[in-house]
Amino acid sequence: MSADRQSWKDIRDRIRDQILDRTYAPGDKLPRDADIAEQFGCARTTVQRAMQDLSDTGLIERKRKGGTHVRANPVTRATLDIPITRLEVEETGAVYGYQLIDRKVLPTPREVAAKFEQVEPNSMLRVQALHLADHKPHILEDRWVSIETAPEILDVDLARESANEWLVRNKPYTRFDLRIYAISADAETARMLATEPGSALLVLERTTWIGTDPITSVRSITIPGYQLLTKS
Amino acid sequence: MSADRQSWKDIRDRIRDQILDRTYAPGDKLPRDADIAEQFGCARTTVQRAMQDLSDTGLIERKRKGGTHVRANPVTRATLDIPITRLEVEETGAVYGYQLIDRKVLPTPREVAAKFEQVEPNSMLRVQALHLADHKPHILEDRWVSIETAPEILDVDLARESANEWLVRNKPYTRFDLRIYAISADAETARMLATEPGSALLVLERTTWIGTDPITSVRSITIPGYQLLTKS
DNA sequence: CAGTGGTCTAGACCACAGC
DNA sequence: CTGTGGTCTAGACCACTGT
Repeated sequence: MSADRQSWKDIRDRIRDQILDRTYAPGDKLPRDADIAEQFGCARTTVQRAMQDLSDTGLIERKRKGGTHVRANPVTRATLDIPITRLEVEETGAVYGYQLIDRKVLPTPREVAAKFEQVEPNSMLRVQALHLADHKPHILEDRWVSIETAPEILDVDLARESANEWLVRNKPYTRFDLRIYAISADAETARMLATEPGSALLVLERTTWIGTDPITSVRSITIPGYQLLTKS
Repeated sequence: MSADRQSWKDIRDRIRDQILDRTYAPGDKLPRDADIAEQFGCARTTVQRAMQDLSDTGLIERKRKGGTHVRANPVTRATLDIPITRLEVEETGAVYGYQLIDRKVLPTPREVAAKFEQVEPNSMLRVQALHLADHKPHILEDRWVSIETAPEILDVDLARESANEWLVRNKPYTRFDLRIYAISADAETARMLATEPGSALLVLERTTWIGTDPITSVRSITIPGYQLLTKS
């Protein structure tokens, strides 16, 4: 009956098993952490750690005073890693390439300003660029950068270094927003991505802030067949 | 000099600030947890908790013996919540509806078997269904369920309860795989989603296992304009 | 082999939310 | 007001991995 040293993952798995085998069914209340700790012969901190993990992955819900419940309507919670485009390309073994298409300071269009809630930058730098994999188009990037938050961007030679890389290394964000959808390629987009007009393309739209200051909003249009995968 | 009680979030923010202001630049090594704890006048456990969070969000990288480094190439790490389709629809205030299109036991096609690595089910239940929002098509679901892992599915009245809901409540998974991409609607798909052939559609493909046993693989085709958003 | 992050324990106090 | 989860502390040991 001597309790071996148990890791929080052991505890987590044992609790999860009890949920899977319906010892605790969806909607049921689980015992207090303290009682579970006693039952398993470990410290309450260890149970807390296990519960935190189950809560993070969406299997249970915890409330102070309310206790811990098995979620009645579990969600699928997935983590997406979006690397710098260059690294994403290089990881597949392909040769990365980059072309600046256009670079212009412009007044902020309304639809771009709208993405930055609250603070709306007056004029921004618009950068259009193409990322290549093995000399073929890979991602078409349409980016707006706040000149007020990142004035240094004006001095960067964007023909050599992509705004993507410069920003990620020099303007870390504290908050971001990601939106994923599909579009049908128009003639211009199709031409730049070397594909057919009407092709279905996956689009990633990201907006980033540092504190409440807007940094950048970018629309990345991928080539046909592009897939996003969840990490492990 | 009396150090006030500090929460791990305070510590996390202070460390993050030091990274943002370049006290520690990308690639730099941070001091050992113990030293940071001393510097901030808190327990090492608290620093550990703060570091764990920064590591989770992709800002730093930690290695035993190797120490803690600011990531040279930060990734954007986003969390996606994918709820049960009915709840997703109801949350927008729309009326949820559901139609079973077809239900058939079939030998597992090769492309479906391939999604379940290792264990490949022999015959599966194929369920095609349509989820409606305000009586209009919303998501078209093409699902394969393992009869070996979830034989009870054969007795479920799938005309009344969607396989989506039944599975989520009765066959929780321990592992899953998610893939997101865009397709162009073919004639049949367009007809069922009441849209034009050639429309760009976002597709979510999910495969789930319980342990190493395959449960289901589903392809959810969304209507034009559908968007995935990151949580908070 | 030794340094650094990862985890466990026991006990205490805090903070939020139901009662 | 009181119960329950959330966190902090101090100290100890473990486990991975670079040297």
